[in-house]
Parts: sequence; C-alpha cells; structure tokens
Amino acid sequence: MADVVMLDEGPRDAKAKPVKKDRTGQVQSLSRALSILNTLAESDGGFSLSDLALTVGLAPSTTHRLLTTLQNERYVAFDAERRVWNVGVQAFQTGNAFLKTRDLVSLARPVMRRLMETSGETVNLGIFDHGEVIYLAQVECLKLMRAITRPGGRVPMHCSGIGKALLAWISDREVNSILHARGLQRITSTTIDTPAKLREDMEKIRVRGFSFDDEENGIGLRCVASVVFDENSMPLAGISLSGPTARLKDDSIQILGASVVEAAVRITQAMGGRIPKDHPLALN
Amino acid sequence: MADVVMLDEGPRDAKAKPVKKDRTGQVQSLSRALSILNTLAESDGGFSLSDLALTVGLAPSTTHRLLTTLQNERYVAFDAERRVWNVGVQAFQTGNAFLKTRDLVSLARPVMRRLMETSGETVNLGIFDHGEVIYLAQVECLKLMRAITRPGGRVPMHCSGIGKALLAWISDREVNSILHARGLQRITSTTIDTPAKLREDMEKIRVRGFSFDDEENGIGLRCVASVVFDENSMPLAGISLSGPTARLKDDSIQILGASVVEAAVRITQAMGGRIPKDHPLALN
DNA sequence: GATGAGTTTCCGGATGATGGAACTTAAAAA
DNA sequence: TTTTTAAGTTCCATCATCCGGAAACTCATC
Repeated sequence: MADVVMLDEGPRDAKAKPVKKDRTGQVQSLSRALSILNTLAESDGGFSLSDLALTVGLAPSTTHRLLTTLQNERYVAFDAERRVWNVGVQAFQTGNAFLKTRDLVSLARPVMRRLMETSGETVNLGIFDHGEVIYLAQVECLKLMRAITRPGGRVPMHCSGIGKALLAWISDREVNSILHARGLQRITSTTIDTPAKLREDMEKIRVRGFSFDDEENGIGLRCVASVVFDENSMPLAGISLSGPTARLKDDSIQILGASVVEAAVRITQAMGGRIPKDHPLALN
Repeated sequence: MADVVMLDEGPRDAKAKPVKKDRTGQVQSLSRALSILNTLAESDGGFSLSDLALTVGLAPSTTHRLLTTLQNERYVAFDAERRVWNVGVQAFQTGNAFLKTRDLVSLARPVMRRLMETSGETVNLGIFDHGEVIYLAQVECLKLMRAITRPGGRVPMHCSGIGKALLAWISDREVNSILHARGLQRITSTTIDTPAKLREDMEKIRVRGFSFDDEENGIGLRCVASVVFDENSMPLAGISLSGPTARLKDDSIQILGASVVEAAVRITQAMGGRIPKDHPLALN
C-alpha cells in the first residue's frame, strides 16, 4: 500500500457535505469527529459551534455532542472568552508522539526510490550539520556511470546541490556565519567563489524551488536539489538527483528539477512539515 | 511490552472494562477512539492490534474498525514492517494547531533562539497543565551533549525548572491541591521530597526571579527557569535553560539565571503581560 | 424587561455500531 | 515440505447507540 500519490491530500468538499466515506467498515461518528478536528486545526482563531456545524455539514446538536466528547479527553477546548472552539492540549500531546515514530530516512526512502525510478538517476538525502552537508541516504541508479557518495560523507555547502538548496532557506545571519567559518573553497572552474555570486544563485533557487549544481563540485557532474521542511517551515534536509552532464542535459533540468521539488514536498508532508510561504509550491 | 504499570494513567479498570464515561451526551465510539489514540501516544514503539484491543478493553473487531477509520484520516498509521500501529501524521498536524491558539510560541521563539545563542544551551518553553508541566517548544543547542525533551512531553512540577518557577507564583491553595493530587515523587537524591523543602525553595525563587533545578530530575542535568506572566500578572508559561552539570557550573548559575529572567520578561512584554509586584524585576 | 442569536438538553426513532463467529493470512512447529 | 497455531480481517444479525428536530436555556443587546 501507500503506493498511490496523495498529491492533493485533502479533497474536502467545499460545499459542506457530510463526510461520507465510501469504504466499508468505517465508523461514521468518528469520521465526523476527525473532520471536526481537521477543520479546527485549519482554522485561524477557532470556530463557534454554529459556524463549525455549518462548515462540516452536521446538525448543531450532533456537532455539540461530538465536541463535548472531544472536550472530555481535551482534544478540543472551548475558549469561554471568545466563545469559540479550538484544538486542545491533548491533541498536541498525542500528535507529538508522532515524533517518536518518524524517522526522516525511512520516510524518505520510498519517495527517493520512486524518484530514482522515474528519473533514472542517483538520489541523495542530506542534512545540514556544522556548516557542511552530511549525506544520510542514497538510492543508486542502475547505470554504470554514476556519482559515488557514501552515507556519512561530507561536502561543503556552496558547491553541492543539497547545500545550496539548504542555504537558500537559511537566515542571512546564519549564511554569513557559515561563509565566515568555511569560506568558499574553489573546486572546479564553475564553483561559486564569491558571496555575491552565491547570493544571486540563492535568489534563483528560492524562485525556482530547486538548486542547480552545474559541475561545481566535480567535472562532468550535475545535480538538482530541493529542500524538505520541518513543522516550523525550517529547512530540515535536502534531496538531490545527480548524474553526468551527458545525461542531465540543459533542456531536461527543468523537468528533473520539478520532480525533485515534488519529491521534497512529498517527504515534507510525510514528516508533518510545512512548506514556507515564499516557496513556489506554497499552497496560499 | 506494555506490561509495566502505567502510574497515573487514570482510573483504568484493572479488568479491562470498556471505557465507559459517566457523563451524559457522550459518543461512545469517539471516546473509544480517543482512548486508542491516547494509548498509542503513550506507547513506546506502537501496539499490535490484539495488544491494543486488550489494553483498551475492546473487541479486536471493534478496535480494528476504529483503527481503519482513524487510518483513513491518517490519525494513525500502520507500520507494515513491524506490524504495529502508531500515531499518524495528521495527528501531528492537528496537534500543532494547538500552538496557533497561543501565539505565545511564535512570540517566544525568537527570544528563545537568542537565549540559546548567547548561552549555548538548550532552551525550553512549557506551560502548566493539569498539575504538570507540558513542553510547548524547544530550541536545541548545537552541542552533542544535550537534554532530550520533546514538545508535548510532560514532567512533574516539583522536579523541573519550569515547574518550580511556575509553582512559586501560583496561589498556595493551588500548590496544595497539586501536591495532594500528584505528591512529590522522588527521582534523584536531590529531588525535593517534602512540602517544607518545596516551600523553602519557592521562597528563594521568588526572591531571585528564577528557579534552579540541580539534578533534581536527572543525574548530571541542571536547569534554570523563569516565568512568563499574563496581563493579570498570573503565571502563563515558563522558559528554561538546561544543560549538563559540567557546563552549568556553580559560578555561572547567577549569570545564566539572569539571562533566563531577562528572556522571560521580554516574552512577557511581547505578550502584553505584566510582571507582578513581588517579582525582583518589577518596575514599581 | 423584551428580543434574538447562539448554545445546550431532551427524546423517540432508525441507523449504524457492536462483537461473536467465520474466514484469511502469516508465522511457528513438526 | 505439511501441520499447527496465532494473529488479523471480514461478515452479519441484533439492538444499543447515535442522530437531529425541537424545546429549553443563556447571555448579550436594545
């Protein structure tokens, strides 16, 4: 299972129809309660009973009964002052138990494998650590000619696809302190070697949603990469797709880039992360 | 697993009776589902269907039906590899919406980050809830050796920096009722274990403006904490700074304490709160 | 004190949840 | 391999439980 895309994720009907799932063996009242929870979670400042009832498409009395049951276990709370219902402490506590389970690498791996299959190129996952990128996992392509990066290996930020993608969503102050500590070591003739060029490239990355490393870390090696975000919209990890210049041609960069972004978004969702507002794929 | 007694956990009947709430107008199936969620959240590594059914006292078929309904909305997830059920992404998403309710967290975060940078230690934010401290947010330091607390996690009041700081500005009556309900469980040799000692410590906290937890919750772990106040000068949250005894040395406690107090005051101001008159930093 | 919007409780009816049993699948033992 | 055992999943008749209309209530506002 878990094979099919869940791109849209929430085909909640706008027309406030009761949430009737077609699948068998479902508990209606529970589905409804979860729909209430989802609605409250998406809300901004809570819902009054009647508004909520209208939104989820239930009778006020039914809504109220479900709410009080949820309130008993403190999954929702009533703000007596503003007279609105909100998500409660226990939902927070239970929800955060998800963190015990979630593991970036194991959540990312199926997405990485899929990306490798569709693109035919090697896929890497890396995180920011002490001013460098450290690789966590890799799904190798089947081609003979392929990039060799080993989990645990490190590369500088400024000359790797993952590093540049991460830099683009890190605060200026932090970028400066990394620059100061690590400098911009030149590796090939195209390696970014001045702060100005780096800043220029980062601007492009933010607009596109992915970074493009054009033989900046090794002759003949190209790479596109995008960022996975955590629940505070902070960069958490980067995912890249790399291969020889001969296969990653100019006119396929856009398409490959888009698929890396899609993979990154998918991992972000699986991790319960949030895409930042200035990201090209932000929902609003 | 799951054989160990759950200390507090509530008045779960030993004979695995269905979770029957006494209050009127409650939705049984929903109560049961929430009880499943709570159980999974408290679990360590998930539950198999039958274990779960046994624990919550429901028929396997019923449990299964509730689980699949929860799974539909991704409030739980089935780990096919380990064949266990766990809390799902959506629960995490919904739970985090709780934080939106209190803009406390978003106001506090920059101050917390700053405090982490200047002190080099992990900073936590927590509120009082049902006689315990529940952590809302954390800014981790970059050191390898650091305290591990997870948002949503709970600790007793009497043996945590945040808890003790909050207690110091709570009414005597409330303190007594917490003591009565929760007792003073001893965790390390320095844990405060008598009401007299607690009262003595609270007096010191009020004078200093911050609490000092000296390995009272874990060997080798020290912590200083201070309180954020609301507009009525009532304690709203606590902010703490914690690290290993090796780094939080005796002669730096005063300085670290002062910086925690400063951070707490800053958050208080950002929230539009008022420092109480008996606080050392009160303006008048 | 009257009005009305919004919330809470009540109650009879039928829908939908329940759990035992049957069935399927997976793991362990022979 | 086959047999045994256990765990997970589906089915279905029964009736407990949930549903929603309507009535009672609360609390602002006029």
